[in-house]
Amino acid sequence: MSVTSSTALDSQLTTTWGPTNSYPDGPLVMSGYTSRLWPHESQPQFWSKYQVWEWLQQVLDIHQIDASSIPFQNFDMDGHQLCSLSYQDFIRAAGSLGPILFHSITELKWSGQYHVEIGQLDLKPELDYSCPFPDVSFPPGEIYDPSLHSLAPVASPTPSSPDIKRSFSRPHQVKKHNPRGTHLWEFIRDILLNPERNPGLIKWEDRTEGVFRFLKSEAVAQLWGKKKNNNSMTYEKLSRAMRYYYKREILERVDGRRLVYKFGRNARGWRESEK
DNA sequence: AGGATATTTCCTGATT
DNA sequence: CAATCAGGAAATATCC
Repeated sequence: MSVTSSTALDSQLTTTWGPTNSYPDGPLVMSGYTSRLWPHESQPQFWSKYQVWEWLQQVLDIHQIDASSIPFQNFDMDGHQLCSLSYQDFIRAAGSLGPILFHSITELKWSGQYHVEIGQLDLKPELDYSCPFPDVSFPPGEIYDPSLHSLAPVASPTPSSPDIKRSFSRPHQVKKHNPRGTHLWEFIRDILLNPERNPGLIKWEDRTEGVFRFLKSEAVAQLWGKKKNNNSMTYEKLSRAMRYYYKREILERVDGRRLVYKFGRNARGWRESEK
């Protein structure tokens, strides 16, 4: 397990990751975090609420399940609590997705080292979970506080074993046709919903109304591009995609204010209470 | 294989 | 002036 990548952070901090694909394919995957992980961070029972949240995101992502299809508030707990849930608890908390989550956490509980050598579940090697939203556009010098990393290390826990994938009863209706995972609006929403990982990229203007504003438009575009394995993404292009959402009412128009958008009636999972 | 969906890419023109 | 906003058109990438 070439935990190498030591300098992954450095490169991320600088600006790099965008250019050439930092994600060829193959085992590589696990990034620099691995080496920075504290033993606790690799053991679910010691996870913070945030890490639990992150684990959820990863499992959903790997299974290409829409993030809005699970009641996140049911998992507003730390790792200790999470680990004490029974299979039935998972069913109650996540319905048909319960088995998947249960299996994942069970695996993790049994292997505090899951993050090592997992690089090749037959899943795409595209997991960029380990990226704590490096802020690309930052001009050299003003990188985002490295201390943030200590908050979101976990990252690498690529939900363990390959068999997790399909082993359990395949809940039906679990995923639709996504042009490669998450939709743009969901990607944006998730950044918004995860302040710890949002080093000033996007900010809520009006939380209850669903109004938000891009603070670092190009950085967000770079991140989006990274997720789509497209290093030439720009805000110009990303915004075109955003504008298409108006018609579908996933976004509502907010004119006059530059870089400001608002979630529409067809955007789900962004409200504090909802879902 | 082919259509549908969701962007991505490009572009011209208007605003801020 | 540079950055955005607006959309139309056409090209792509995935999905099913």
